Amino acid sequence: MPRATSGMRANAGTKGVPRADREGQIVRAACEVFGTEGFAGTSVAAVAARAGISKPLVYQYFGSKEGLFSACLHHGGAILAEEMERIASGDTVGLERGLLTLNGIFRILEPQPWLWRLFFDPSAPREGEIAAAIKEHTERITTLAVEGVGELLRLQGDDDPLDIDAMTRVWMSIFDALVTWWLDHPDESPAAMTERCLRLFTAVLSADVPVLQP
Amino acid sequence: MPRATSGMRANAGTKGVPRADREGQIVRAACEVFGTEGFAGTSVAAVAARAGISKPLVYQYFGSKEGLFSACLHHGGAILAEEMERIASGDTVGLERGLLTLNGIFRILEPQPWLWRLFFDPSAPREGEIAAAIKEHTERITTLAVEGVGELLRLQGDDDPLDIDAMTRVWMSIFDALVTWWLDHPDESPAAMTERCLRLFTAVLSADVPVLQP
DNA sequence: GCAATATGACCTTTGGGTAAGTTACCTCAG
DNA sequence: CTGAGGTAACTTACCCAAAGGTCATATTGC
Repeated sequence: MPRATSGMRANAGTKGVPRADREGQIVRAACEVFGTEGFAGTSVAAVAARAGISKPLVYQYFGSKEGLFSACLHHGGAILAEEMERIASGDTVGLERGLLTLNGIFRILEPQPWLWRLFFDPSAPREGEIAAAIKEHTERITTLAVEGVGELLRLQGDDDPLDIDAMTRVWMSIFDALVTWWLDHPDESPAAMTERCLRLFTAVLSADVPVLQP
Repeated sequence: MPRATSGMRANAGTKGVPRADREGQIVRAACEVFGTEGFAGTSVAAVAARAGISKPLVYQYFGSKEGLFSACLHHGGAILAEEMERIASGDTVGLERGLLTLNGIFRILEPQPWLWRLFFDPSAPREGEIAAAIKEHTERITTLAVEGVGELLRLQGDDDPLDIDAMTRVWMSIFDALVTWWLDHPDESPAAMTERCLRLFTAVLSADVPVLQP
């Protein structure tokens, strides 16, 4: 349902903000509220208030709460995927590529950290349009991460697809943890943050491999 | 508010299930629903149905939806913290202790994986009794994690408190990712899960340390 | 006049919470 | 032993505020 200005002369006969612009405002506001309060915890009225407009306009443009959430998923998913694809198109590999991606995602997520949470919301509907959108975008993002992580694991002689899948999830959640930590320590400069990450990586990497005996 | 049978002769004059037992049943059902649907996504009626009783009984025993959720947090928090403390009291250190902890938690979580999610619910109230309960139990767990992580980093010659703090967050988030992944792959046994983790740790640890040049 | 933007007022459902009553078992006076 | 009264366990039926969703209407540029 959510459509940008289409067929006709763009922006013909209008009093207020053109639909495409307004849709953008609403979606950005909605991403913030959905991402911080969760799908079930968010009311459409709250989103409207946040966007500075009235509830019916949201329904006029997005049809339903689910339609609005779906638009948010497409908005956030595109932003994240494009950045990751940009970095993936470079020629770095292994953990170095990991650090580069981390850096890029940091920059993208810094002003809007809640985007990430849209895709991991337990209170989101698990069937229908929303489930499909979540699946579509997590798969798109995950595909890129899987590519990098798979490369790394294969380099170490592990090519179990489930291992790669799990490791990808771990890798992605590390992003979340580091960004969240950063937001809680705003006096930290990006450079210092990157250094810190490298230090932590180094420390963990130089630890001894444990032996198993449960 | 939730109290076991107290003062009087235990279980005097009763028709149905004794209160303490019933409370246990309700809390277990509630943990499952809250943990899978999120706080905002859960209705008390749904919990009552799951527990096989009526809604007012829930209110009679727990006072409110928040009271019920709070009881769940204490129930789950105690279970998790006790297991982690048990392992912390052993004498393993570094990554080995990390793996042991993972193994223990996986075993605990196998029949009730949703317990973990209670403490990372974005739709849960962020003030009042619930916020306090979440804080109390996550801090109890975090303290243990900080202990283990700090030990690991100091072994590698890093004793920056901020590094330890950040690394703890990363570690717990790794933990979270692995548990979440597991929730999506329920046919995996705890033992298999632990093996997988060991395999992943090993692979990553034997990778080369990256060089910085952004 | 027509089309696009925008809203106040309204309808309907959901869900947290409650009032009041019912059932079964216990105790104890007669 | 028995039945009246007490109490814990439990439910049906309800209230009401909040939230999803809709409608009629206002405003303005072409």
